[in-house]
Amino acid sequence: MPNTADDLRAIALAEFTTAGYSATSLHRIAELAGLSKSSVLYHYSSKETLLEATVAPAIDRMTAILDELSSGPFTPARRTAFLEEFVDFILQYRREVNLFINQGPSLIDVPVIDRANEVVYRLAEHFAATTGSIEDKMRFGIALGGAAYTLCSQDELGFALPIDETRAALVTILTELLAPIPVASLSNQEK
Amino acid sequence: MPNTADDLRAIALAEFTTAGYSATSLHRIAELAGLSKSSVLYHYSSKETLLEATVAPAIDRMTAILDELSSGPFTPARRTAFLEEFVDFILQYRREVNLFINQGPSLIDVPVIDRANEVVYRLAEHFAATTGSIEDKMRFGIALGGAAYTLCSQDELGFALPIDETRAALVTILTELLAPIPVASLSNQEK
DNA sequence: GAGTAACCTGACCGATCGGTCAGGAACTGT
DNA sequence: ACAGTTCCTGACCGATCGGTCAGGTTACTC
Repeated sequence: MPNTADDLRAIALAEFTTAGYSATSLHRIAELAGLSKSSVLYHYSSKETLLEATVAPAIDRMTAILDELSSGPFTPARRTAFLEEFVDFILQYRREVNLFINQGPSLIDVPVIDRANEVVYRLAEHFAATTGSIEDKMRFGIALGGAAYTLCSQDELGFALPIDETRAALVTILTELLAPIPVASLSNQEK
Repeated sequence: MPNTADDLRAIALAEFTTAGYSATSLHRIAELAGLSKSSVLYHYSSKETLLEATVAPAIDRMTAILDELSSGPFTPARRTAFLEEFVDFILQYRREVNLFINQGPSLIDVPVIDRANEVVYRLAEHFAATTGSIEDKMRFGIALGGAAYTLCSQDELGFALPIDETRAALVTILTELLAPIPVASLSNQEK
């Protein structure tokens, strides 16, 4: 039985990702929830507080994954397990990730966005995207931004692909994108 | 000698992509241009008109590329040439593409966005992303959304990677992402 | 000098924004 | 019956939004 505060959080998340944070009014959120604007401000003291509550669960989850990952050696086996964990994470929290990816730069001085930036930095470290070549950095960026975009554009366009197939495809593509490249696929380019 | 109207267009593009369309006020654009808000509305009769002028060049360019491509057979050689053309396009118009990718859903009933959607659909056809498997659709989405995100996050974070290396890396990654994979998933090659 | 077109401006408008506040309604425990 | 807490509301506030309008300034033409 979800309470009103959770309803508002879910509605806000959907509106923030589709219409944009600044384009979403508290009146609009209240309308979708069947409440008045004052009621929204009763549950969340400000629009920014509502934003914080909206993205915080995703950040907490990713932080937990990274913490658990840092507790041991980064073997190839754990790497592939981590990639699947990451896929499941981004499937569950695609809207939150998309919100951060696309609107993060415009939401500076919001504390929760700083936390999100930190998490993304830690995530990038595990894919050598902070120390590696330009191509490695771009592979990480394309995987992160591309996955968030692809998954959310499905929602926005109204249709939904079957989750199990989506998950399998995502694992395949991200593995190909992020795995340490075997010598074979470097063959075609110059230098 | 750049035109005042062109200045405004460039300023608007930068602000629309970083801060978001609805979060960018005409006053802000005027301030950055050293003009008054009334002057902005002299050159562009409305905020929406300014948006149209901002994204139109990118759409025109991509339309031209697609038209020229449709005029002949889609041989493998032309396919790779087209991919490089696409990379050059997205490098030049990364802000416009990012604007459409991220804020397009919130800008419905703006005519220029409809044109952009049409262009993206035509683009998707060339990568079998409208007829292919779920994985093919996702490959296209990840390539498009990921490239736009990665290139624009560079600008937003203030640093700029060397363009020639960026271009080479982008060609490599997108080829790997979008090219029909030899053995693994060649289900949709002929048909 | 008169006319005119391009460019720019401040004052102003109605609408909407996020947020405050006093208080009503319903449910508790006593 | 009483008081307290929770939840919700409309009225209201100052600020800002996109946009209109009348008019000022420059420069070029006749």
